[in-house]
This record gives sequence, structure tokens and C-alpha cells, in this order.
Amino acid sequence: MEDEWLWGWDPTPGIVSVWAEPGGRATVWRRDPVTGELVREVERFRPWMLLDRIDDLRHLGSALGGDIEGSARIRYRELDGAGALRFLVSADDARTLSDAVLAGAAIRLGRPVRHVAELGDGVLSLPPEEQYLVTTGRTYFRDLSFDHLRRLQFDLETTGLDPRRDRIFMVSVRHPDGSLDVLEARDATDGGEADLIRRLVDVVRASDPDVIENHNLHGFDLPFLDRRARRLGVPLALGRIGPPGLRQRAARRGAAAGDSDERRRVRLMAPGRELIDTLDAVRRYDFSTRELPSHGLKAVARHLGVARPDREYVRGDQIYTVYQRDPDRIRRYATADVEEVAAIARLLGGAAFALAQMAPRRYERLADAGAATGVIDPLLVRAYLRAGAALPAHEPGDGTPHSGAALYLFASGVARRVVKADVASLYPSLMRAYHIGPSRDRLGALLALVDRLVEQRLLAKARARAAPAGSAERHTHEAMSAAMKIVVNSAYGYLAAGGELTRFADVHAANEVTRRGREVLELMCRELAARGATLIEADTDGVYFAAPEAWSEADERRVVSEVAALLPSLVQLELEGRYAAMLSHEPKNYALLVYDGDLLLRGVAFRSSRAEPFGERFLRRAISGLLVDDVVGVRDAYLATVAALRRRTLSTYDVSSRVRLTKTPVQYIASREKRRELPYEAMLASGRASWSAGDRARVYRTSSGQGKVVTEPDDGPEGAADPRDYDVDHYVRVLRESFAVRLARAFTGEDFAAIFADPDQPSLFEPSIETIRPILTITSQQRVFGPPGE
DNA sequence: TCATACCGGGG
DNA sequence: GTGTACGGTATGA
Repeated sequence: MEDEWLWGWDPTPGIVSVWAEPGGRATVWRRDPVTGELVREVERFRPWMLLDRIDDLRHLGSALGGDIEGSARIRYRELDGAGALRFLVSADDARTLSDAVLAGAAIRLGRPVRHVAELGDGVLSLPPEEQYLVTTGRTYFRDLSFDHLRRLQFDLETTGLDPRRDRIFMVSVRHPDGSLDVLEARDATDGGEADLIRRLVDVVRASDPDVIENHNLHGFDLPFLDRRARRLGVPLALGRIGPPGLRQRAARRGAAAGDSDERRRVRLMAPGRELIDTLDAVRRYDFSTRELPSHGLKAVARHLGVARPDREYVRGDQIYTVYQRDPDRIRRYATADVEEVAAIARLLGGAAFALAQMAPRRYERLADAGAATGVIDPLLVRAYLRAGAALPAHEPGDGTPHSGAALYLFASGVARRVVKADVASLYPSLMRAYHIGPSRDRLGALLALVDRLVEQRLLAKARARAAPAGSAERHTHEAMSAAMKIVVNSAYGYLAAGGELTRFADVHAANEVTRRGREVLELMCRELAARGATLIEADTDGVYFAAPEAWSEADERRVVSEVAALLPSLVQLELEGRYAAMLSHEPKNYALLVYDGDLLLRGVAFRSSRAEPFGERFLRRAISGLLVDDVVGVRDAYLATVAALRRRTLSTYDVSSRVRLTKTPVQYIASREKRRELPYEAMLASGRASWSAGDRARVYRTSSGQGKVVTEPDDGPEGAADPRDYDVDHYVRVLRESFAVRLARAFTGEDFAAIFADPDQPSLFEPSIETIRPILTITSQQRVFGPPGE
């Protein structure tokens, strides 16, 4: 039973796309796992919905029948249990069904009802494909691996970002076999662009991919292409069946629908193909790893090591101008884009592929779905219907506030021999250990799913390890493990999400999980402190502590496993990292020195996109010195930076900071008299009076107190001006007040003043920097767990 | 200065 | 007929 809840039950292999219509017709595309051949099958299914009452259909008289005598036009069946959605009704055609429900509701309410959505939570009505998948027990991709899919990538190059004004002038295409195409408009006219779009459609149809991929496909390329095709009257026949034109579905993270309703957001669909956005995969990946510097295509490709060394880079706003004088460069650029998308999709897209083997939703929906409402809810709906059990309706909470995790700062300053111990997947482990599930889940389906997923994930991980590195087999198992992790880790979020979002939400259960979590964290801290550890910081599921000088690495591991043994079974404490030293600044703001010499900076205080490059460099150098007890080195870093500013040996770029211009020129001019703002003054003073809201620029302050713009290093050879007319005193102040202060917790007030004293204003007595040592200050919260070593 | 709103991406 | 969270930045009181 639990296996059916997780995987469905119908073994039909090779489904790569499903398109279903309210009339009860489902078209299923399947790829033979052995030959790779594509078949298209048309199936009948019986559209259905769930209702909280059957009396709205009594007006049908004899046209309404129980499930068993299958001749009535509309049939129903009453499900077991107390759930509010207890009537499963079905008809040959979804419109017959909804018309009947709407008519009955209109009679009951005494007013016209136009859409089932108006009936709120009294109805559960899924999109046709999901009705089909839920009742058949089929899922996508059985017996297929990711590499069986025919995937095509295309990327538009346009003259700008606004489809009302700008045009497509180039499209790069990567075909499923890896071959590349660059299509170009023959001229900058409507006719040239229309012809380009026609050729793109032809190329896609000839390649006949199951999947179309790009980075920000749903946020940029598809809406742009759709708008241009409409304007130019070109039929956009990208789907496999039906009339040309893309279809729409409502989607929170979609693009503006472009009609009267400004807030309506949609994503576009093409029947028979799955439209996959690698930006979704990147976000999902970074959600757990949090290691990506940006979610942009280029940054991600570099980070994942799939960017070629000779990769062409061109700044977005220069693409069309560069194209006009050096088209080859843009061809190489656009080609690299689709190649990187293909590589990223394979590296990060496996999780969604694996989710589609479990949940009864289209692959493209699972690729952009949130795990709680997007994956767990559909799994539970299918489980309940399979068991013939009534489903609860959404219910708002009873007003009980949701309580969160604990966060402690025990000590700030510099600590040595630092250990991070944490519990992997704490919340789902607590749910399993203490059987904390939604109170309305009478089948216990959520906990059963979590149990199964945790067990099967261990299997998938073992199989991945056993498979050869780089093999398709390893990719499959790693992707499955990633998918299972996504679902397991969102089980708690599902409970806590609130009743409007998830069907079985239960704030009491969620609070019980966090309460147990705080209990576990406190136990961990208490027991570590009792064994001699100096606690530094603890948060949710992990703790940083400093080991006494006499401890060896083996001692550290022994103590962690001793404490681990005291925790509930299924809750596994692990030693996650060991560090030579740590600068603890504020909760979640710290620097770590790894034993191999690497310096890790965490938190807003230590990394900010606005920080001036010279300050960031100083901070790294000063903290590196600090963490090896080289206080003279800290002072030297400071003196060297002050000197470099005063002698202007630092470049203009080094003192500039990156800002975002949120006002348009018109808006700024209007408010300028009231308040002058440096970034905008800088734009005006640098002769760049036209910018768009949202543009970024690097600005700095000149000795005359004005702002000026400095060109970005990737602006190309055009601009490399370096006038060094910056305000030295201002930046010396920034150095001390914005950067040096990050080290304040490491010293007494007197020592800090001595280290960061201005070299040009010698004090009466020269303190000896050599004798200063960094300190660690124990804060009062340490006492909660008793002093260490007692 | 602190709270809160909103963005993340694409040419 | 949908729906993350989280960390950072931009904004207004």
C-alpha cells in the first residue's frame, strides 16, 4: 500500500508527456525504454472531482447514479471516514460535471455561480492531466533514465528586454543529439523577425523534442516569443497536437499574463512537450546547498564547472550593439548559452525528473512546484482516493501561533579548535521518532511516506555510490536521492504551512516538532558543555563549540558520539566540520579558518554585494591574521590599507560600491531638491542621464564630495578610466567604521583602539601591539547550560 | 536607526 | 486555479 502511495501502481513504461482535455481524452506520449521510439496513444478517462455535499446534484434526478450501476450520466460514490470532501463524482465530460455542480450550487445559494472556484474548499478539482494520473496510478518516466529524454534547448537574443519595443534578432538552438544551430533575422524588419520565428518553429518541429529547456525560459524567452509571434501574426506551433499557439496555466512564479489584470501571472504550455526552466532547478538546488553566488546562467555554469575556458561573455545591454559590428562573437556567445543550459539541466534537473516518477503531476509542473503544496499534497490526494478515504478540506488554523527554532549566541570573539556538530534532517527525524503527523491524516499517509522515503533514499545513495562515477546509473540514483531529500525535508514545512496552503496542515503538530527540536538542541548543548566544550553558537539543529586545548581530534569525535548516543533514536548527531579558529561576531555572522588554511566568511556582516572591494580585501587579510593570533598582521593590514588610500595606490574601482538604481531619471529629478542621493548624482555627473529603474552601477565619492560612476571591469575595453579622485578621508572612515568594526568582538575596547589607531595621529603612549591577544567573551546565555568543565 | 516590502532572472 | 524559504537590499516611519 505504502509503495502505491509513493509510486502509483500502473506499470506503463516510458511516459514522457501527457495532455488531457475536459472531454475525457488523454493523449499520452511514450518513449520505448529499449528502442527509444516514440508512440502516441489516445486514452479515455472519466473526469472527476470531489465535493463536500451531494445535494447540489440531486436536481439531476435519475441522471445521477451510484458508481455501481454505471449507466447514469453523472455517477458518485461516498468515501470513508470523516473528511469533508467525501463525494467522488464523475462524468464523461468535465463540463457536464461542473455545469451540473454549478447549477445545483446556484439553486442552493440563490445566485448564479460561474466557476467551481467560487465554491471554495467545498470542491477539489484538479487539472485534467492530474485527474488522469491520479485515477490511473500512472506516472511519468517509468523505466526511463534522464538521458532517454529528447531535450532541446533554445535561447533568444533580443535587442532589449521589452517585447513591446524590442525584437528577436537571433535564436541559438541545441538539438537532442548535441548539434547546434544559430538562426538569425535577415534584417531588422517585422518580416525578418517573423521569418526567424517561423524557422525556429520549423526547427523545433523537425527535432521533435520531449522537453524544451532554457534558463529563465518561463520568465523571459517564452513570454517574449509569444508576444512577438502574436504581434507579427506568426502561428507558434510548438506543441505536438492541437491548434498552434501556446496555452496558459496560472502560476505564482509565472510572467504577467499581459491582459487587463496586472496581477495575474501565468506560465505557458505546449501540448505534448514539457517546458523546463533551469532557473527553477537552480533555485531548488541552492535552497539546500546555499553555495551559489548568483542564480544567473553564467555564474551557475562557472560554479558547476561546465563553462568552457574560452567562453564568450558579453554584457546584456551590449549584445545587440556588439552583434552589429562583430556578429560572430554573439553567435559564439549564444551557442555557449544553450550548451551551458543543457549541462546544467542534466546536473540539476534530475531531481524533478525523479519526482515525476512519484507524484501524479506533469513533469513541468513538478519542476517548478514547491515541495509541500506541489509534491506532497498531490501524493496525499492520490493516496486517499486509492484507499477510498474522504479527504479533509483546507482549514484555517485555530489562531495558535507557530513557534520556531531556538537560536543561541554563547560566546563572541575568537575561539580555537572549533567543532560543528549537527543533526541531519532534524525535523523529519523527530516526526518519525515521535510519530508526529497531521491530526486529520487518519491513514497516517504523510508519516508513512516520510518513512518510505527515508528508507529508500538510503538505498538510492548506496546504489549511487556503487555505480561508476559519471555513469548514467549514478546520475539516476543521485537524482532520486535528491528528489527524496526534497520531499522529506518539506514534510515539516507541509505541517507548518498553514491551512490555506496545505490540506493536512497542523500547527499543533508543527509546534510539537519545533518543541522537540529545541529540546534536542538544549540537550546537545548541555551535554557538550558538561564534557568540557565551550559553546559558541547554536541554531535549530547544530552547534559550534570550542574544544579544550588538550583534546585530540579523536577526543572531539568521541565526545560528539557520546552526546549522539543520548539523543532519541532516528535523530543522528554528526561531526560536520572542524576548524582551526572562529571569529564569532553575531548570531549567524562569523568567520571560520579551516585547518587547510581556507577562510570562510558567513553572514551579512562579512559579505555584502555593496561592499567596496578594498574593504573586503582588508577584511579577509585582517581576519586571516587574527585567526592565527597575528595581531601585528592585523595592524599591518590596516596600516597598509590606510596608506594605499592616502597615496591613491588603490584604483577607483577598489573604492567603488555597486548600487541599484531604483528611481527613473524623471523620478529622481522630481525628488532631487528635497534630497540628493549619491548614486543618481554620480550618474548625472558622469554624463549618463538616461538609465532605467533596476539598472546597476558602480559609484564612488570624489574628493569634492560628489558622486561619480566607475565602469565595471566586464564593460569591456571601452571603459577603463581610473582617475583616482576619490575622497580619501571618507574611505579611511569607511575602512574603520564599516570594516574594522567587524573585528571589535575579538579585542578589549582599549586594544581595539590601539590596533586601529590612525597612524598619522600618534597617541601619547605607544601601546605594544605585540602583546595584544584576541579574546573570547562568554555571554550570559552560556549559563543556561552551566559553565564548561565543571 | 529600525521595521517591512520585495527581489532573486532574462537582452 | 496557485502557493517554499531565505538572505540580502531598498524603502519608509
